[in-house]
Amino acid sequence: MKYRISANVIKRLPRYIRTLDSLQRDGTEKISSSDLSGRLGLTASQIRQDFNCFGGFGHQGYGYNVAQLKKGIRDVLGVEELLTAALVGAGNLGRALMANFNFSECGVKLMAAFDTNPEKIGCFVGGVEIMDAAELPRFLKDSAPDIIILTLPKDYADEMVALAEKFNVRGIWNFTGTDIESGLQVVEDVHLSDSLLTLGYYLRSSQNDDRERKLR
Amino acid sequence: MKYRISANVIKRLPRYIRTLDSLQRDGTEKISSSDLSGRLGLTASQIRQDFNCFGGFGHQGYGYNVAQLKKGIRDVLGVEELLTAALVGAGNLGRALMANFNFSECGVKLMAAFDTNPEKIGCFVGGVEIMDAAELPRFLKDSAPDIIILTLPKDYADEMVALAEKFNVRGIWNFTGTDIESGLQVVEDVHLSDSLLTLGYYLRSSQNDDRERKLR
DNA sequence: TAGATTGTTAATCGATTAACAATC
DNA sequence: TAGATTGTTAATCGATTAACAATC
Repeated sequence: MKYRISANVIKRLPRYIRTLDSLQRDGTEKISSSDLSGRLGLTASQIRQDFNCFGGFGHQGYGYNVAQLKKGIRDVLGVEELLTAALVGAGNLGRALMANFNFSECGVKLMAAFDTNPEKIGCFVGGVEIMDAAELPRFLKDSAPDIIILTLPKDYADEMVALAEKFNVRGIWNFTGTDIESGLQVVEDVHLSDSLLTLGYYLRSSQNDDRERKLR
Repeated sequence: MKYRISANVIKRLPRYIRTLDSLQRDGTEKISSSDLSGRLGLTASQIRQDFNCFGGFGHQGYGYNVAQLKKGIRDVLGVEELLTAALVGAGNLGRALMANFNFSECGVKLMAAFDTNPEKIGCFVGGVEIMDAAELPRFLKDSAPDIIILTLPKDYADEMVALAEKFNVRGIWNFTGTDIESGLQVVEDVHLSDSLLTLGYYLRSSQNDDRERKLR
């Protein structure tokens, strides 16, 4: 495996896996970089470069074996090396993740969820128990999850980051909408507003393009 | 305004806005590119380049006026130009958005939600009514929203894209987890699994770094 | 005025694309 | 063998960084 895989490449890997998944479902056994190019809107050259960051999975004159390539990429991401997670905040968003999100597909096991609402405590969603938030510190100490998932209101974000730090939880999947600064931890901020703002930008500018086109 | 603002710059704009928001809350009136640099982990040079893609909001020897800069960036994104949206699928995720997501902050008005579940139809969440999914075509025709938000199971994604196309809905905010291919529409795919996979990658590789460090 | 900080040009760096020899 | 397609090197392109004159 090469020295440092650039962040750009890493971000493309999940998309490759999705495409390979769907090829596999269709029963396709092999695929060439130029076929993939068509499906993904990337150049064949870039795809080959990407795949070559981590060992040659291709066969010259043949292409790539779908199953083998997918396994290779999953290995780079380390999906087989299971990580554990605890979710904090079993509101709509938290329960949406518990009920519908495919954690195991991402190499993560969701062990428990936590909330302060007595009506929720003890309930199971998606096979995962909602426990009393008061139990969270003990849980972090005893079970030492790798990841804490923050699906609670943003006001609690800092407190949770401090707690995670205290119990040496290294990963934070942050849905609170704030940016978490932490040199010690690995943080993924999920900013849904970024996504909608970006959509809005391209939508508005394409509308303007349309208008301009009509004016010509 | 410059000709084409690169996608890289566009993706940084929401983050600038968030930072400026928090500065504003703290009562900070002016900020220099090097101060921002510290907060954002970008170089001052890059920040100045970014801001200069769309007119000079800065004042030499002084810095940037926070309110003015924020307004400038919001204008680039076009947030004041309100877009309308309809949400399809009022499950946990859909309701999470309805109840907690700040649409107006993104320049979007959520007009209605749709679901097939009779128990949900007629309910209001976050001030928005859940209507019968059977009414969706009529709604799209009569109200012509700019955006359709897909928070339903992925099996329905294609159907909804076709419907949107038919009624000329130009924007799709897609939470189904599939990649939507549509030359005609502006699509934002929200792939939560990409985010978790990326987190997992960096977490695993930082753990390996730790191990290596210990071995030395 | 002196100091600060922008706007902008030039230099560097990295990522993408093109080209082609290697080889299945 | 001939055709296809990879792996990889070289060329191009774009984005980031550095530098500094302009100017508040």
